[in-house]
Amino acid sequence: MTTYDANGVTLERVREYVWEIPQDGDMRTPARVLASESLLDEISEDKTLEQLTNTTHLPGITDYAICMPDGHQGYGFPVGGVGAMDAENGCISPGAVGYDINCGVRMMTTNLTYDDVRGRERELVDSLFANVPSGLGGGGIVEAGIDTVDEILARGVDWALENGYAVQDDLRHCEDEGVREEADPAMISQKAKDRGKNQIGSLGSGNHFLEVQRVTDVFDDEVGAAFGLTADQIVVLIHCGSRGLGHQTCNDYLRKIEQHHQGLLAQLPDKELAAAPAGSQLAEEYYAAMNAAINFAWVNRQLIMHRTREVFERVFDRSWEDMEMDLLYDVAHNIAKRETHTVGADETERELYVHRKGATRAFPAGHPEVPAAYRDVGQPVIIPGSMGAGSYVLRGGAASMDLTFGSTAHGAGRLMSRTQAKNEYWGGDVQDELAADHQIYVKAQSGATVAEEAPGVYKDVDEVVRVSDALGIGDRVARTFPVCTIKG
DNA sequence: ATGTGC
Repeated sequence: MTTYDANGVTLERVREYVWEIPQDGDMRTPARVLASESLLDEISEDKTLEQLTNTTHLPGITDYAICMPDGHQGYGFPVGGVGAMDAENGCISPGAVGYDINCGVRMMTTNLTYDDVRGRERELVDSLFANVPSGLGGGGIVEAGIDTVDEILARGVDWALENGYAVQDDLRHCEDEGVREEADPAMISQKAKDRGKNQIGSLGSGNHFLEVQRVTDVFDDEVGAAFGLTADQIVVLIHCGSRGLGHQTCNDYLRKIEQHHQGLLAQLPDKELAAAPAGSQLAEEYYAAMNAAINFAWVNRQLIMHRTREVFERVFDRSWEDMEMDLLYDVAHNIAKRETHTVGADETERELYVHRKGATRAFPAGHPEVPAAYRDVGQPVIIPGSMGAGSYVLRGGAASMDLTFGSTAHGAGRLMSRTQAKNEYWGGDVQDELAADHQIYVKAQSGATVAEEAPGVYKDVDEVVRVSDALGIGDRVARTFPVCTIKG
């Protein structure tokens, strides 16, 4: 048997790109890493594998804990991790969702081509930067009171539709149609709402961005056509989450769960994995709060897209409908959801809390939750790369339900810490280099953020996507390359 | 990720 030794953790090769950490000691299941050897070399360098093994101690974890090819160390649970816990006898864990609840990406297509934008990148990037709030502070697109926040938390993109910030197709082309019905705004603290009320429609900081891109490759013509993607086309990618509201919510429930479920916590190898037993009051409350924060993040991305349409209207002097600025799809990559999956050798149906932290839902063709427009080809999956590397559109692959609870990777995945990145790079140099070498125009609130997000601090997104495609969990459809970017 | 810290 082929094995891989990563500082004391031995992985057994199940087959190409599938590695297993066998069940041992108090582990409830084995763990699996989906990666090529070169990605495994990178994944082995931080605490990812130790954290992944720790997650198999969580009650009700089913089949195995999974690390995606872009996995790296996170708070308790690896980023790029998938854990499916039994919804009756298992648990739900805020650390397995992530601090930025419903961090995610949406891609908007257009009928513009690269030639339409060439030479006007500066004008476009300046106008986007001036009109889309970014960075820490700076307010949001909608300044609202707590009543409005409550409505957004309860209704998601449906609120945006009613208030003129969305059209019906925007909802159809969003995971869960832009609303989690099980949301309860009463489960979100006043403090979280206060933090959120001035951030409705804002990018935030860190790896969040808005990028105008051009399609460089369409690998699958049939699926590309179904998604409305053609070579040289201009598209817009928006990557952000639930801002301070989601962060505060994660923090609030971590503290509550640590206090109320100390017995369970004592059984876990890492305090950061604090979990509420399925069926407990806190499990229900966290789930209702998380769903509300998910709705908030969807409205956030919707408002940014709405504002982007307005900016394009001014810059190109045409209506957004005329430029066919339609939402291709919006996918979350930091969520948990109650889903029914067929598990085990006896193929029983089980209700599970599927935690996807830095992992994207990737449902295959025919799945009832794939929007009608894409049902014959599979759910669109959007994988943002780093600033200099472009991004990918995939479609949910035929093997995803068997291998990964219907999931794939979410991005390139960090290679080094933010602090390390700031020692290696200087923001201004990174911007100059991107402009000189690739005609990519980056405008950011903070030079430090640019340094933290320099292309060199990320893994190779091509390799991440190659593994996803080879495993059949998310198949390559198209690749894009940046034209101009705004950041926090 | 984050008014970047019990």
